[in-house]
Amino acid sequence: MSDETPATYGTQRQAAARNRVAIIEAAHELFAGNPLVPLSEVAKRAGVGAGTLYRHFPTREDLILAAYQHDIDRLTATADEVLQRHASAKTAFIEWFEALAGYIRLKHGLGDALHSAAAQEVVKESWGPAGAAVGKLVDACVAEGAMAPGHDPADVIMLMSFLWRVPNTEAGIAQGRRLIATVFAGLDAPA
Amino acid sequence: MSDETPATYGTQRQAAARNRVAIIEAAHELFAGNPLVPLSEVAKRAGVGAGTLYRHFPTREDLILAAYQHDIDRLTATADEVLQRHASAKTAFIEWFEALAGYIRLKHGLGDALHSAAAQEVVKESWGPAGAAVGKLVDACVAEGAMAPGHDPADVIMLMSFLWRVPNTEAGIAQGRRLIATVFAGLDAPA
DNA sequence: ACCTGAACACCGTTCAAGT
DNA sequence: ACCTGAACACCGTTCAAGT
Repeated sequence: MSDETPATYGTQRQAAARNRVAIIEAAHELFAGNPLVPLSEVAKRAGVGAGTLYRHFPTREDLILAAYQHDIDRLTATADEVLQRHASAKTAFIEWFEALAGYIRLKHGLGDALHSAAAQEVVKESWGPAGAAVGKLVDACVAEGAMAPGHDPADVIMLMSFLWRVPNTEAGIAQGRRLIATVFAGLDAPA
Repeated sequence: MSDETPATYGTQRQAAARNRVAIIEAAHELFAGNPLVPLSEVAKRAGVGAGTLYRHFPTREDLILAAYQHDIDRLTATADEVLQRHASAKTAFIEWFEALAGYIRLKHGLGDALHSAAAQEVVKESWGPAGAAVGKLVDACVAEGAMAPGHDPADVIMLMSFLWRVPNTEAGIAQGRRLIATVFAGLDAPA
């Protein structure tokens, strides 16, 4: 194998990194308007060729997850803030998950991408920090006595995921509230 | 408007009905093998033109729901049988939902179609009988004292829907069992 | 009225040529 | 090595012509 690296490789790598960022930003803008936007349009907006987009993100799901990574991270970081703002950990827990649900509902395609088997690995990476944030909320609820100890944060996310699957109508919101109460009763019961 | 109906219309309607059935049967066979099978192939297998398929089923989801309608109905009808076979209503409940989950997992695309906003109306029609079946299981659990009264069957379906979203692996199955226990604890708690 | 199937539009994906 | 973008393959959708 060649151990010689041309000086241009450094700048090429930088260009590649810039392209990657440009693609992610273009996707972030365009997905918000139309979840089914052609990837060719994303490439055009990013100012790159179709092949470049395809090499960076082999599937549409890869691109969706990458495009929303920053937002997920931001929401994840708010867990502490929400806990501090509320006297009740349970109230904080609910508020945070409702924010998460509203967010996932807004980011078209994200919900499906998260549950897709193909992107299982990427999802695990994307949701690692989210799992930690949920862990904090869970711990606070346990400390407060509102939740039984021992629940896996991943289990809690799965249990609460109905929140972004109920229809975004008045009836759906009411159903969401009922289901939150039921799930919490289950989480509060001794293991 | 014309109040005259040519004699041929009757046979044309019959032909249209036959086409519809042929399309549904072709879709049922082909979806099982490949959920992304081109609709043109379904049309070919059914022996109809592309336009005919398109007129009967404007969207792919319409076709998916129609193709699996019979299976859903059949599974729905087994609720009574499952209840009679088990001494415990709760055990029957769990078995029936696990069968439902296995079935939905097998019928590629059905899970997504069920939660799609576009097909909301069709879903309501498709799941009417299923709601009744779940109602029976719920009532039996309530009578047995394993579940608090007053839960809406639609809520119960939504709560249990994690079953067909957990990965079909050993870890996923284990997670499913944990979540069943948690959800049941929640359903058992007083409203 | 319903049907066929060729024609069209569109988009994902590849790959030869360029830097 | 990375990139461009034309070319290709494929599939959903339409619609003129047929019965």
